[in-house]
Amino acid sequence: MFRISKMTDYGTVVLSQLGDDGSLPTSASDVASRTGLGTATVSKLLKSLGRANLVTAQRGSNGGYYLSRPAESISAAEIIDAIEGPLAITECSSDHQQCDIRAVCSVGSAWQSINRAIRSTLVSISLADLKNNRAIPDVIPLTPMMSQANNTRLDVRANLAKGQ
Amino acid sequence: MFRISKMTDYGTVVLSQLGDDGSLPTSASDVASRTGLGTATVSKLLKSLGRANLVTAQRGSNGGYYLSRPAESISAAEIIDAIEGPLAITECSSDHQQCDIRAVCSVGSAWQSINRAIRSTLVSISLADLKNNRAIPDVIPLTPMMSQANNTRLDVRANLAKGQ
DNA sequence: TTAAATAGGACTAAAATAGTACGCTTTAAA
DNA sequence: TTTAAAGCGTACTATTTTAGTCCTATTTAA
Repeated sequence: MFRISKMTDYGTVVLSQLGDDGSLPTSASDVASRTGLGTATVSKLLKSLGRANLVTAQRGSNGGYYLSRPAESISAAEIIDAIEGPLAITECSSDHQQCDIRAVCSVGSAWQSINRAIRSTLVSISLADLKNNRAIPDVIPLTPMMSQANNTRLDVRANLAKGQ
Repeated sequence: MFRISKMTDYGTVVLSQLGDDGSLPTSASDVASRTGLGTATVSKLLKSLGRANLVTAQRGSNGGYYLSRPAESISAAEIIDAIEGPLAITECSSDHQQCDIRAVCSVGSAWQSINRAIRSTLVSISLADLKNNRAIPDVIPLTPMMSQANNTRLDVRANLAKGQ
């Protein structure tokens, strides 16, 4: 019903690997090897996150990425927007006639208020919250790297739990 | 980000066409002609809604469907579950090891609490709320039936607004 | 007995998502 | 000043999900 995409989930994992402004930048391939995600995929995610200014890139040799802002002030809503795009049914509330997705949208204003409620929930959760979470021994690493039957979301958190 | 599927949106429209228990059943083709949706699509929706016991079918000639319960006591969450299936990331909270989508899921418990918050919002909205909404002149019928460029969500609400 | 319904499933087509590849630019360090 | 390690952008492919259709069987009122 409400499903974050794999990419968004991966995105939070990727973000959790980066340091704050001031720390050494972490390269995409570092993140990839630490998490078990493909480097191309990680790059793609970091590029999206960069366009949304959640991370800052340092180009050139020894370059990489760091968080543009402290994890406490990056919200889940921003992460989702950055990765999935703002293609959500969200904004066409006041001036419905002007809304350029009106034809596609057609959600009545009850759906809109649902959407607003959801959004405010997402705004109130920070990347720091998501990170803390990782500490909870919630996912038992079975045979991590291995057991990734295709069509399966890589259990990247388990990889992290194993330590490197 | 949070997007109800077309089918779910259509589902609420279809539901809004049915009477309560006791009223004459409305056939799928009636609903189809009133809303402008395809009959096959409406049938499919009603079948799903029937399996979830939100509507009751009267088979045979002069048959059709009616709401199993008053619109006030059918929640948006139930409608979504009925149509999109409970394939949501929702339930694997308590006994994460038993959860059969654990490998796919991998959402930390912060995502889980987000999900719970969203779900409770959806539980608190009833079909009656969704229906009332239709009264709000929110969507202006342009050239209804016509303008359905493919890839576009039929503006079924506009059709209804036109009367019949 | 017939025609109007729903039931269920299989199937196709289209769209969204996930993941990869490649050539270009930037930049620290040898 | 050259080189190699980074990011940038874009295009592409494959996979999965969603939307929509069709067909055959069953039910039931007239």
